[in-house]
Amino acid sequence: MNIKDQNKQLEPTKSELEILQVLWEIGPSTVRDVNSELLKQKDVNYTTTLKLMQIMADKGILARDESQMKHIYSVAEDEQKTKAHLLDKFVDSMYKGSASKLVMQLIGNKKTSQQELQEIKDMLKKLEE
Amino acid sequence: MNIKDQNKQLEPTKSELEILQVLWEIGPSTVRDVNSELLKQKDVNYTTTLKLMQIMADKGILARDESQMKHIYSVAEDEQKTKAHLLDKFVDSMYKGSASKLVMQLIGNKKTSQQELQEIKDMLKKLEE
DNA sequence: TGTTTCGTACGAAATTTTTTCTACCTTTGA
DNA sequence: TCAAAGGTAGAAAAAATTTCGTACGAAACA
Repeated sequence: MNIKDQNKQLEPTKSELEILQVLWEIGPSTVRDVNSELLKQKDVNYTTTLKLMQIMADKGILARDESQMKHIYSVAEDEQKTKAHLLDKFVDSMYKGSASKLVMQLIGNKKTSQQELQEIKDMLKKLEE
Repeated sequence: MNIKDQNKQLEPTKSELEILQVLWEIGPSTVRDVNSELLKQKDVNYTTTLKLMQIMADKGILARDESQMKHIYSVAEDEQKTKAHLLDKFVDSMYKGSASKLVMQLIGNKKTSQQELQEIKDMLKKLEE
């Protein structure tokens, strides 16, 4: 396996990302639990979610505890590590790697609330100390 | 066309995004120009790029000037608007809509340079005034 | 015990995205 | 004028992703 292929493991597809998000949210779970969460957002069959999670387990994105009949799936990679990687990719492709450009856009965005802005400032202030 | 479908126009696929990036970079161009740029990053046939850009024109992502034989393609939506939309989606899905969480991750990321950080700070300082 | 419910596995179908092939038109220049 | 180079279009193939149908085993329980 070459380096490029290794990276691929870290790049979930759209639906895979949805499942990751659920698992990050509710922690290690059965397929049914994940599917119930997904149903809140969209229409999806149990077997579809099952299949997807099986594929993700095959790829190594998820780990699976098969000791019980109800298999328990959990995220294999560290959440922060995965998110950092995806953020990196995003900054690279959208802002040519410039984090400040991204933040500038964030600030210009009407949807970013005053409170969020304040938190960002506080955070940077703390960083100075 | 319902609202959901309208949104879809704003959500380019992976390869479509690559083309948008090139067009944002070099401005309105022919297919050959775009393809030449893409070739710097990856192996891709001329007709593949052509087809993709045709599809994007059909979808309304790109506009096309056909008055010459060499058609000139340009991005239909405003660059900032599109980027803002994609950033929004990213923040929503990865950080539950919390911009400050994203910035926190950015700061914690080793790849974010001191210079970038300084620029972010400066920007926020200016905003205060 | 039997039957209903809930679980996984597997294969394949459907859909979406990406790539290629081929036909044909226009321009250029020997 | 005609061949070569460079352009578009459309159909179709290929690849990747997502969804679904069916089989079958285990558990629950009347």
